[in-house]
Amino acid sequence: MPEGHTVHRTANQFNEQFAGKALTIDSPQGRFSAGAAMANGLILNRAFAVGKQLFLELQGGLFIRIHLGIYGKWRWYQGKAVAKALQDEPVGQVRARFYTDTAMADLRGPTVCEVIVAEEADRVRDQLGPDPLNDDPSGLELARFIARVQRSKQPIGALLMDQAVISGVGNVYRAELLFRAGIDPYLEGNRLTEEQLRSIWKDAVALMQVGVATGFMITRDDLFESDPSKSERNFVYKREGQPCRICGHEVSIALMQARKLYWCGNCQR
DNA sequence: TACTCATGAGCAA
DNA sequence: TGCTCCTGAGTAG
Repeated sequence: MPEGHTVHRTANQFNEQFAGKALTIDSPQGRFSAGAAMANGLILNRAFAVGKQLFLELQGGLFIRIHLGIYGKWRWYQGKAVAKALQDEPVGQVRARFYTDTAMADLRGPTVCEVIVAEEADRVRDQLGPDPLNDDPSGLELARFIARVQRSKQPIGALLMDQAVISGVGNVYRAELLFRAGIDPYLEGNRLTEEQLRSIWKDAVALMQVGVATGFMITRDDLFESDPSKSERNFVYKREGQPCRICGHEVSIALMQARKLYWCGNCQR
């Protein structure tokens, strides 16, 4: 489920399993062979996420940038399973494989997996909007988000999907954040108040932290502590034609920038 | 078994 | 706006 919370979980996992260790890196599928050859054997200084992008910072100023896109997935192996997996045929098209004696991560189907230098990593980060999952003690990131939305005439439903406005939010959180805020997804950015935007940001932080903790995009407060089935987790996402969980009004669906948008026309005016 | 759809995003027209 | 990249889960028949 590659929205931002998944990527932060992966960064945490890389830090736990691999930080400070030399990584063996290869590309069973072959499409990352050149990158793997450059990075193989280097020590992982740290892993971090910005929005939906994962950065592996290696010794010597090299970075591996990974973006899962819509299909990308990780598969992890621990302990004895590592040696066994190395003997077996890789499962699926494994673009990149990262491992030590004790842990292994297989990457399949990413949109991006490349080795870059520090300047390129900085350039990519500069293009990304603030990430609700990264610390913001000064409030500067929140201010960036508010300013960026309020100077736009684009609908808020489109702005929340724009990674230069807010990074890490995808189609599920977009729909759910707007529902929880009671905001019409077609309302233009410059018509939202600072208070509304603060509230959306604060809610994004909370919901995405739940996502990091649980691995699931649970957006119904009463279910945060439980383990709801996929169809129960959200208010409006993928619930078109069904009654709104709050008011009973039929949940609507429309395409916004080629992505399916779900909302309740009664609760979100 | 075959087909559709998906949590994303870059690019050409 | 539509096409493309690419993988796999879910569903129809």
